Amino acid sequence: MTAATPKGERRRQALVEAAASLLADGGFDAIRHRAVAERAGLPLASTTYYFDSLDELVIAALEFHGNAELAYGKARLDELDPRECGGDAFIELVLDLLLGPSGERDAEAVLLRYERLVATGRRPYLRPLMRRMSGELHALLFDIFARAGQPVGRERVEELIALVDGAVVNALIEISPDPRAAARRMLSKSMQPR
Amino acid sequence: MTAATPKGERRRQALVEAAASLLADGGFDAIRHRAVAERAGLPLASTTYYFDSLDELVIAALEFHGNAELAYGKARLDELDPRECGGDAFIELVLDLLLGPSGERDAEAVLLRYERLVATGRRPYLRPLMRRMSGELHALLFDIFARAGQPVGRERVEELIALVDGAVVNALIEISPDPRAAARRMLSKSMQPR
DNA sequence: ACTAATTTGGTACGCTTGTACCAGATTGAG
DNA sequence: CTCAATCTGGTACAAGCGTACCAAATTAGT
Repeated sequence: MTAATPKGERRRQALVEAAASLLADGGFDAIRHRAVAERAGLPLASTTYYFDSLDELVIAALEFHGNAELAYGKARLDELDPRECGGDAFIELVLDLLLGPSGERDAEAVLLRYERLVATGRRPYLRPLMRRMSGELHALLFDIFARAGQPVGRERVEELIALVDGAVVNALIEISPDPRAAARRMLSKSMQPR
Repeated sequence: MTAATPKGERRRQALVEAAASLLADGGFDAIRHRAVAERAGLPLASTTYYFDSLDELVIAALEFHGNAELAYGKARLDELDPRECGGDAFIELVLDLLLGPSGERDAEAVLLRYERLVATGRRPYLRPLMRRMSGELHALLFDIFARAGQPVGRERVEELIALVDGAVVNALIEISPDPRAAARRMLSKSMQPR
């Protein structure tokens, strides 16, 4: 259900943000009515009042999270200076778009990006949303390459994304996973073979 | 706990197989004491008797499933006829090794192979097992390339695997996912670029 | 200000879960 | 055969879950 009053809308939004935060911390299974309500500082019943089912809450959380990522990507595109797109810097930029900005809790943040791809396999209701976000990310990357003076075809974009994604999922099983480093290796090899 | 009597060992094995079958059907979350016991035709308490915790049961199921896959791969390697390794046939062979033999319920079977990679991200206790199985798979693929008269370096094997894996996880969000086709496209392009 | 719509929040229900318990049956060793 | 070790299987429990309910409080429209 959608809120009809401003305060209600704020409350609803608080629930979405709490759910998104739980999603980032513990994955899809961490989004539960009680946990969301507690993190938002609201009573349990507010979650069922504003969302017809838990799935709706999951979708809203995923959308919130994804939109934040896309906004970050667009900001990076806007501030892009074509003169500062040397090989390594550009690779880091691509990694930032695909895996999020580099940080200490790298592996954990990256994990969610792949959990949702795989989770979509068993949750068809996530597909429309995931397709939209995935499409926007591809377009963003396409633009980034063009803006950086290294225009590539859409197929090449897909190939590079697959390369990064494959490197990441295979890196997740290491004792102390460093998916970003694995992706960087693959990207470097594929983008500067000579 | 490990069984001490032959009949006990058979029972334990039946539980492992039941758990593996549930894993294939519904993913990790489908492995639950009651479900495993029911599928094995055994009482609930047998699951806690032979396995100290649910995690142990999950590990055993994953190992059983993975070993079956590796055995299939080794069989394919043994029966490999180097003369029948034309481009397309060879690509299908590689896909069979990485995604399992082609079938109707393709997407579902493939899904599990990637769920476990990602699941390992939040279940560190799966890492040793996953690393061993992943290593064996890489070695298997390395041998396959050599036997087929197309020897490649270990790095190239990793690259091709990443390409396939990335193609698959990105295909999972399609309305009617066909991860094998997506992987095939990527492989074809990368293996016969001219 | 008054009434109807919306929101609130406490509570409860029915279900499933992992795990523990234990009296009795079965098995293997001497 | 005997007896201790192993196994069996029915039952119970506390915790967590999604969801429903509803009287009271708040807000919006007139």
